[in-house]
Amino acid sequence: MAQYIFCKMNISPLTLYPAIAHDTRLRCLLLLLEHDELCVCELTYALGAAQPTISRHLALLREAELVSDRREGLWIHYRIHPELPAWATNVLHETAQGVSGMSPFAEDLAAMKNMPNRPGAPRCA
Amino acid sequence: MAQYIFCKMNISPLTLYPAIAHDTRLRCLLLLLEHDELCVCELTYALGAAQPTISRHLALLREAELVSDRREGLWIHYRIHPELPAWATNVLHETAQGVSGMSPFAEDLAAMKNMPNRPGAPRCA
DNA sequence: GCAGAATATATACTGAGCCATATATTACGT
DNA sequence: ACGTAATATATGGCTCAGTATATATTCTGC
Repeated sequence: MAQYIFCKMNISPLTLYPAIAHDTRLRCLLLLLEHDELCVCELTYALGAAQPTISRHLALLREAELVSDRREGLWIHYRIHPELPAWATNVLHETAQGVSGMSPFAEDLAAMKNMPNRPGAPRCA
Repeated sequence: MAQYIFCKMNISPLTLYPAIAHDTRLRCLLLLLEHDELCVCELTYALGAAQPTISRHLALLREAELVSDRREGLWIHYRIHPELPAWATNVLHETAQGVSGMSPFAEDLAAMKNMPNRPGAPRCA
């Protein structure tokens, strides 16, 4: 029979909210909302955190299925999980709007734009 | 001069999300979204938790300014804070929609409707 | 109208478990 | 070998539930 190709996953708020209750993880997700794909070193640069710290938090987000990853040579690119249900992505967009211009989220976006030697393709100039 | 009477407060996602990252607190808030005012004993009944537990979580929500309280005799009625910014209430509504019919949230709503001897006025029959 | 009981809610204290950070090390890909 | 990323380990801090207790308001009998 007909299948739902784009079947959404079923995520609980008690998966989503503990994940985005942490500074580092929320900042990563909000960056991923703007630049649809980012690698670990870009997130490390933008947030000014240690690489193992970012890596560990990304692992948590991956286990919660909030992000998906894709390896390309040395780099591992993360993105918001494409099958995240609508209510969850709406929550993220509401959040992005709620914090627009606020610290440290605005600075993160600026830092990402100003990053020298962005790896991979020049996705966003 | 003209004043903004309904000036919204300025809440950070790092206040909101840790607060709703806990089962008990999220369940309380989602109940408050449906019944705009509830007292401690009603929430205690609906969630089937111990009274000090509910009270302590409500205190956290109050300190985070996610709820406001109003005393009426013996009862203290809680409601979603009326000045919560739009993005935050939108997040709550998105969540309510995302979990509609799911456990334990659906059961909480049912339990509240079936509670015998609801205190205060018969607000919702 | 006051003393004491009853009810509704809040707080203090404890111990257990979980989570974050830092550091060091390992694995993977060129 | 070098750059990128993940994992291992140890330590410190935070959060939670449970218990006991405190406070506030109302009710009752006198």
